[in-house]
Amino acid sequence: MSRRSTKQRESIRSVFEREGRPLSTGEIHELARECIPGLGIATVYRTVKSLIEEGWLVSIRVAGTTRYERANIGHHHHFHCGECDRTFDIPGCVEGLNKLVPDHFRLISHELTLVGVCASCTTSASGI
Amino acid sequence: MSRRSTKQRESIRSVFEREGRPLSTGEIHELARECIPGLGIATVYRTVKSLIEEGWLVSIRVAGTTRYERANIGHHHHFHCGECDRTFDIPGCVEGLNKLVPDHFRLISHELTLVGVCASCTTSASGI
DNA sequence: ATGATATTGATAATTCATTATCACAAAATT
DNA sequence: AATTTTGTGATAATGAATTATCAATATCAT
Repeated sequence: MSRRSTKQRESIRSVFEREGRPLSTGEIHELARECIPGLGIATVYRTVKSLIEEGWLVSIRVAGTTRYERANIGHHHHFHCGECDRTFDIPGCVEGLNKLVPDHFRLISHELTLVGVCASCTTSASGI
Repeated sequence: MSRRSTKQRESIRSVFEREGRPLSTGEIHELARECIPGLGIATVYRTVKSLIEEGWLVSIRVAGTTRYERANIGHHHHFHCGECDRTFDIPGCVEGLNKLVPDHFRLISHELTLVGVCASCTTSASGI
């Protein structure tokens, strides 16, 4: 189970650190290719899987696609931009959740996704 | 584009009216088979597609699977039971959403999913 | 009831995301 | 530096969900 340090692996790690938001395999591939042009998609999948086993990433689903984000960021929710299809983490939570729970239902967790337009898409009409 | 009234189609419609909750293609198939044992899965997909075009159903994604629900039920959210894997509609909404929106982001809509255990699974430990 | 045509059921085909394979390259160990 | 072993990239294979195909059947207008 020894894990070697390769430039592919470190480059994928740094993509997450640089972006600070959930990324799909496609986004990871695209962003990490900026440093390592030859990076293969299989390596992205393998590395993501390994970073999950390692406890460094977790997988989430937002807007119909699987994305991965850092595992250590605590309770938060997501904002999904319909223009650029990027997902962002947002801190904080809402009130009044318990009022929504039907009688005799037991609430364990919840997921909230805000949908709209992100800051960069709002200003530069073209997006990103 | 004339639409014929078949027992398959009506049976799928009545399954939604009877259950009153979002249903996956698997659930539709299973439930409608109670009336029409020979119902094929292709007919489920075809009919769902047609009911969506007709504006009678909309598709949603909850807990990783696509489900369909009546189109006319207004703003609401979902409760997903982790025991029986069923999804329920819940009326009402939460407060404090605007506080979560980052600066210069524009909020258009939101989706909230409560996850837990439904009433029937809470009482009959076996679920359903 | 008859004919025209939409619908059905079984299943093959497609799509898309993910995983397996394998020869070669890169790390770690010696 | 040589050896061992893991990681990589290209691509084939897989799996799951959905759609297309087509002969047989059911519906509707006449």
